[in-house]
Amino acid sequence: MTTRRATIADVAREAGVSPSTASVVFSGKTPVSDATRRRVIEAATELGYSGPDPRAASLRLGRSGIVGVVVGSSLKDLFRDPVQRVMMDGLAEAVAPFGAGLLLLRNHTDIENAPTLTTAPLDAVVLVGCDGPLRELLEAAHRRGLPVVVIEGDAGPGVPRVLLDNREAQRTAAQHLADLGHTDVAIVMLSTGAPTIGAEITVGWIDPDATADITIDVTRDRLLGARDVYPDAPALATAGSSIDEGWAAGRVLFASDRPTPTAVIAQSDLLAAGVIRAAEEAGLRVPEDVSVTGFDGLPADGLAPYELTTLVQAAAEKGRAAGEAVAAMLAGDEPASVLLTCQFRVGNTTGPVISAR
Amino acid sequence: MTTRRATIADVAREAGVSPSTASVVFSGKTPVSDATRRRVIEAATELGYSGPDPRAASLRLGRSGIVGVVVGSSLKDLFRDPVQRVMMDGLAEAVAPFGAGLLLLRNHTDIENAPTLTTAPLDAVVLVGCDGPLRELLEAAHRRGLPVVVIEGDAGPGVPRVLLDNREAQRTAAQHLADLGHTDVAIVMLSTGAPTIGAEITVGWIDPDATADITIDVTRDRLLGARDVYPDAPALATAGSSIDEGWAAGRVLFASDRPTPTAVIAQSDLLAAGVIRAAEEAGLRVPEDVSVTGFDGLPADGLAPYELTTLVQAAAEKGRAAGEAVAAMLAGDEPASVLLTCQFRVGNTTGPVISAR
DNA sequence: TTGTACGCGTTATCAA
DNA sequence: TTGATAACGCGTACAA
Repeated sequence: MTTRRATIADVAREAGVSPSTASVVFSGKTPVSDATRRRVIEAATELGYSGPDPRAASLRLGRSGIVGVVVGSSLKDLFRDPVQRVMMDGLAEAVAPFGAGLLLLRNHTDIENAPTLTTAPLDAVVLVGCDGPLRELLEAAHRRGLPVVVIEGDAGPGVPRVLLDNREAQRTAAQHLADLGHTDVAIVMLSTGAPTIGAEITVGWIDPDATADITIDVTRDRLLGARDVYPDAPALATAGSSIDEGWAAGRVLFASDRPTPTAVIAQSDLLAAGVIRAAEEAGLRVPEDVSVTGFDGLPADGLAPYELTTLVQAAAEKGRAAGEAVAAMLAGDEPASVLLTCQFRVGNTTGPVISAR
Repeated sequence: MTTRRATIADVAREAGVSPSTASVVFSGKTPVSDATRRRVIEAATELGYSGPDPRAASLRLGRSGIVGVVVGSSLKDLFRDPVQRVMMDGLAEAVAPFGAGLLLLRNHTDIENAPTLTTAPLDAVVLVGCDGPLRELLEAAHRRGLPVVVIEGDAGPGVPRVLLDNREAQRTAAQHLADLGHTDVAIVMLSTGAPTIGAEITVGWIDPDATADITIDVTRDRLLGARDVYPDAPALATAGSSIDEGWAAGRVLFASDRPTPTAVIAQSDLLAAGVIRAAEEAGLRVPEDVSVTGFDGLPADGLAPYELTTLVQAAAEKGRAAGEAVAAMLAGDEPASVLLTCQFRVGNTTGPVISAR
């Protein structure tokens, strides 16, 4: 026999009070006499009642304490990026104070029955790293009346965004290189969003005029920033932010059959780390022979001896801003978009051009 | 004026059918005539109704489609480890088919009001990487009547676990080194769970007799496996699985003031990668001068030129097994613990001892 | 195939 | 400070 789980009504009866009084004891929203409270608590322990059923409470209250995080890629891909990790941490931290947690939802999934925006009991939605069909997601959320916040992506008017000054920041780094005298500069880019034909070919030159075709804002904006200073710099696209991708790009850049650039602008610290390794392997010293700049400014694992010249972005703040936007919307306020700015940090991976080569 | 959101009753009225019929149209649990279905769907679109409210449904059905994942550390720490990333992917994939998603919950948090096992509308709980006060968590879950699964940790009898043959696997790798003739072997360990005094001191020698004090099963079991072959091998503890920690350990191992080991058993691939980098820096070639073994067997970023000799664990399978255990418990079945086994893979980071040194 | 009636467990409101 | 009442929105026996 499966004895029915005790409800607040059972507790109230056992304690000799009304259900509403028992409820109040648990929520604390109304003063209750000590004696009553004690009786209720006692009855609860007696019956093994461990507080209001969240499901019933969420129906009654109209909020579940759950914020859906729609991730564009698989979990393992998303969290491979330190920026995303820290960002998620900030997001979790920002929604926790109002009792909310993060429910991971994937955008595309071929799994039948998988939970979605429309089937999960959500209070709000945060879109992170979603490049493709934002429209559908937004529509689904809107029909549900769910507040939506987008992190680094465009969701159209009315949807608050958390943005970074990617272009300006990247321009700063490029200018730094220009000031050091570099003229022969290459760019190593994040994913362009172009479908990868065959998983093997991950690195490829970008047509100088194809800038507008890049659908991923981050990639495009950082490219534009670099091009603001070096309009003709060749750019190499990768499959994403990783040391290995940077390494692969570096091998192309430092191949003996072409002139070696004196500086490389990498669009992430991980890419920069890979480029540096490739340089080392090619017998080039950093920064004496090649200067390298990164982007992100988080402690990157595996970069140990170097301290990157990079743009420090407030990754945790990015998540926190999104969380606060969510909180504002749930409170009925009109949330504003947030533009966060990066800080340029000079490390030991950039130096002046040494003319005698 | 905030127009009330349409409910299934509104839709039914609009369509001229009963609420139950409308409900059935959406759940599909009972055949409905095409004409009726069409009318209902039409009414729904008309009213902007986008399916049953998940909150109400979850109260009614007694299940929310949410599996709580209690993580011991912060999100960014947890997901730094590729094994955890892949494991979470497997878990998400395994619970998706029955409409469930993962809600991230932190064990310790100083944030007031943060969601917990008792306040979140969960169907089940998975504990991952929780070392400390499991008892409290288990009790909370038990009082709620929530099924619990523990991944690599001991939750006492009755709680299904997903385990790895850490000791046996590590022994295999050690034996491989022994077969190659290595006698001077050092071990680089994962975190021992000992409180780090001052965040700076991350690497330290482990008292050979202190094995039993290691509270983290993974670390202890892999150590035991290595000691099965090399009972006296010196062991260096780190703060966790990362290239940087391995690098720091490697610097200690290859310091000029002590005899250099001919082989290093690292308890993770990331640690191994760091050890290799330290070896390179010390002017040692791998595997000619030093052999290095890892553990995990996932593609590790930043290891590019090498292919580790390592133990391949089915990380995704680990998550999937946990998800299936959850599914079984929700279905009322008695789920069994699962023991997964690693597969030894020989790469190019181990070789025979070269006597002429 | 459709409709009626009821309860899932809670909490806000208001009156006492 | 406490209690009665009425939703919250839905799913499902059961009867028709």
